Amino acid sequence: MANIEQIIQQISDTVWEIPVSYKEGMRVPARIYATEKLMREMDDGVYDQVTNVATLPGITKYALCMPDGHFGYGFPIGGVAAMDVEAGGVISPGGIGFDINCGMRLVVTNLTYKDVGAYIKKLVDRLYERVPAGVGSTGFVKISRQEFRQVVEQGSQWCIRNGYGWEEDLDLTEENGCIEGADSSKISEKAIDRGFNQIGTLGSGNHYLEIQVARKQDFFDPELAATFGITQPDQVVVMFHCGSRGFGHQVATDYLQVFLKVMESKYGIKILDRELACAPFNSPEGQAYFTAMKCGLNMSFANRQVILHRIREVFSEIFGTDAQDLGMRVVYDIAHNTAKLERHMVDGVERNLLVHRKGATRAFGPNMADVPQKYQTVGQPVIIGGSMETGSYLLVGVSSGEQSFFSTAHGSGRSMSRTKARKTWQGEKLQKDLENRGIYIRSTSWSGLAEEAGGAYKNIDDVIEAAELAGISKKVVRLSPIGNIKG
DNA sequence: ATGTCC
Repeated sequence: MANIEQIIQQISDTVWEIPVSYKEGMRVPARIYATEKLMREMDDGVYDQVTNVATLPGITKYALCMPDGHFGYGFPIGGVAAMDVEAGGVISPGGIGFDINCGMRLVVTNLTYKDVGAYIKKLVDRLYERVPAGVGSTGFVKISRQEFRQVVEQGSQWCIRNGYGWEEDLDLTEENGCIEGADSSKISEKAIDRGFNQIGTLGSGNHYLEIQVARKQDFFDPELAATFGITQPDQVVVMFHCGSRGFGHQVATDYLQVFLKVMESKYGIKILDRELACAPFNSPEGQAYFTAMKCGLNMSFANRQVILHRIREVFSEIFGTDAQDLGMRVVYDIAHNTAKLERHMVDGVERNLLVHRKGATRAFGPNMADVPQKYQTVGQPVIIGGSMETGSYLLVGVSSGEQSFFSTAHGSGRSMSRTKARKTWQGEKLQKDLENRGIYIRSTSWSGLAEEAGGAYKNIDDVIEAAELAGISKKVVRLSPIGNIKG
């Protein structure tokens, strides 16, 4: 294995390639999307992991890493890998993440900072009371384990039927909030046990709920922003980031064990890192995991749907009018930890690919199937959550995204370990500093807050710049935090 | 990410 700096090739301002000669077993080159600055800061683990991914059976074109990439479990966070399922392609939990359907939802209001500023503490405090956060938190939706099996099969559609949201929310959720083919018979009792009381909860780590403002100077494409519902300067929006909680975690754990048992003995697959455990997509084990994983997707859509219901209730209480009057419409809800069967052109031929996106956001361009009717001609909204101190972005998918299987970044991407961040910042002081800078934060854990300090992340503007220059997504509007609830 | 080690 040669020295990485000597072998890495710069393809363009934002694309870097590690050829198959780098490591024995690589089936395709690895490509990293980043500016020169981001490359200098890139976690060395990314090169090792993305080239390991390049050895997996069925991988097509490239093993990819997005500009916010960093070291993860098996795959880098920011990893994208498309497996040809008709050519022995595998499915790998490490390419999806433990938190199945970790994702983002963005909601607009017709309020501006002028309306909200004076109420920000009250709003954040009330949201903190009503949206359970932190490790092991449980929700207010009291259902049986049997009913929970319906939730994981029906996703957000279960929520709407039970009064947690509006019919139109479904049109603005990926897969209409319910992915087809989820079957809870593939789910362990243990996963059900961990999940049945966690609907409507935020979780911990980098999961959060944020009140944000679209500042006048941060509209990059005002017309597109308006199409997505952000029509005026200083408009207030709510963005939140969470996943499938203990449920998804247990699904991933269960199937990693299954895959480790059969991978080599039954399928003859040898991998460089046991965290890349996988099975052929077209195998009983691969199909069982795919089906179970879909239950995780649905749990997460339902989770975010119930959280939205609570957010609408709180705004409605504080501003004394119902959420319809406050214009609290969903812009979009999109996963960034998932694997989906999609058809993509590969060297002029349309192929059936299982696209793993792990800390990477699907970014479908204009006129593609699965983009909501409302946005068909402009492309899919892409929601990128930055750190609590800096800001977040609403982007849109573009036609040139074909190069990355229509995938882009998902966030800032950590640049410092949680351990080091805890030593560098003090949660309580950070909270006060941020309050002085106009960002009011509530958190369940001071140490957890320190781990999420803005300085522990890459610069979000750099990440977005790289994604835009590379032509894998386009800026619409930047969103700045004024209030935040952290797990 | 995660009942942050059954």
